[in-house]
Formats: sequence, C-alpha cells, structure tokens
Amino acid sequence: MLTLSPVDAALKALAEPRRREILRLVWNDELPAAQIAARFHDVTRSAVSQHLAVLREAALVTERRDGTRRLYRADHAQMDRLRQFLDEYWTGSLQRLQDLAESAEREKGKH
Amino acid sequence: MLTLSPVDAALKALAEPRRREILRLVWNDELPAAQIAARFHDVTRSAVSQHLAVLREAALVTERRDGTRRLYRADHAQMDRLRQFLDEYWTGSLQRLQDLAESAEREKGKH
DNA sequence: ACATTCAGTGAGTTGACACTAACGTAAGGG
DNA sequence: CCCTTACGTTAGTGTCAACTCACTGAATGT
Repeated sequence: MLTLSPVDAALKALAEPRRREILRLVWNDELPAAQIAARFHDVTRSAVSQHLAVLREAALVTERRDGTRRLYRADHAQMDRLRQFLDEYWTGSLQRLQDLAESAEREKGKH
Repeated sequence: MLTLSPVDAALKALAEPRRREILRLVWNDELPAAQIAARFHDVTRSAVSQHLAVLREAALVTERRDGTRRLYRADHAQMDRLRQFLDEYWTGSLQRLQDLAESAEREKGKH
C-alpha cells in the first residue's frame, strides 16, 4: 500500500471534489495554506492541510517554504502526465501492456 | 449521496484500478459478466458484479440483456464527456464557473 | 416439472478516508 | 523569554466502499 501507482494516486486525489477546488485555487497562483483554508467555511484548516498532503503525495502540487508559511502551487507537469495517460487510455491499445504490468505489480504486493 | 455529479462519479469509478481493468476489457468488445469475472482469480463474481454496477451508475458502461446473460460494453461517449471536462480543467478558465456551481449545489445538499 | 446456469441482491465484516479537536513545533515580534 | 502566527500531527469518530458468503430470481436444458 506504500506508494500507490502515480496514476492511481492522481485519480484518487482528483475524485474528491474539495481537492479539485483546492487544486484550482493554486492552479495559476501560489498560495499559503492559510489563504486556501480561508475560502472554506465548512471545514477546518486541519482538513485542508490533510487535503494538501494528499495532493502533494500525488505530486499534483508542489510545496515551497517561506519562513513559517508554506506556499502551494499546482504542478502542471504532473497533470500533463496524467492527461497523457488518460488520452492513451481512451485511444486504446498502446497503454494496455503498461497497465497490465501495473496490475501485476499490485498483485505481487497482495499475496 | 443522492446522485453524485457525473464527473465525480466517473472519476471515482476510474480511481479504482480493478474497475479500469474491467473497463478496458469491455472497451472494444462486448462481454458477458461471467467472462469478465473469469479474468480475475482473486475476487468473486459478486465483487465484479458490484464493480460493474458502479461503472454502470457512472454511465461508463452500458448493459444489454441477452436471455439470461448481460452484456457490457464501454460507453465511449461518456468517456469523451469526461475527457472534455478534464481538458477544460487543465486549460483553465472557462470551466471555473460551472465547477463552482457544482460545489455550491453540493453544499446545498449537505446542510 | 426439475435441475442447471448466469446473474443480481442483502447481510455482515473489514478497512480506508474525511473530518474534528487537541496538541506539538518552528519562526519572528515585543 | 513569552506569545503569537502558521503550520503539521495524532487520536478518535462517523461514514462509506470493497469484499465474501449465502440467497434469490430468471432463462434454459432435459
């Protein structure tokens, strides 16, 4: 369960609507955690912090320390990688081998 | 929980690796549930059946009855719709308003 | 009619995850 | 030095999803 496949991690992260909103906030602007959390009245900073951790582990955002603050920004390169995977998924066949390899690896971890 | 947004449902369905494998199996070929389940030695037919239900609720596959069998096939149109949403997500701005509307609607349902 | 095959469904268990609340920590300011 | 700011982290809780097992139901074969 340590280190999910990058594609899994990214898709799972994006499946959560709140994380999509967070990601959109830092899509073009670099923002500190406090400003991000301030946009949500219905969840605590802690929850936002945990969402940011998930996004960071999926490499969808990058973190930069500036004194006591931490500035987050979307990683467009990682998003491009996911987009590329999905494009090859729709269009079909080339991706087949790689995904089978991924699932085989997942099997090894299970048994 | 009442009718998730289509995008949510699709992303959530795709976040599960096993469902991606199933979806790939019926990507070009129409297959009965038994043949789909037969490809997985580590889960029961019941589990596969439930995965198929999730995919069907996300409209990612279509179901066709043929006597006692049920034949499944990927719905490319729905996948195209998701792809379009994601494309507009990366490229940014047009989608902003619609997604905010979605999250607002989600808020209404919660409180 | 009876058994068989293919499939969905319900109960119940396990595990993952989103969340809150409380605590811990590192950097400056007074 | 406190104290505040701006974070992360941990414990604990409620909820939901994936799974197995057992059952039911519909179509078909004999």
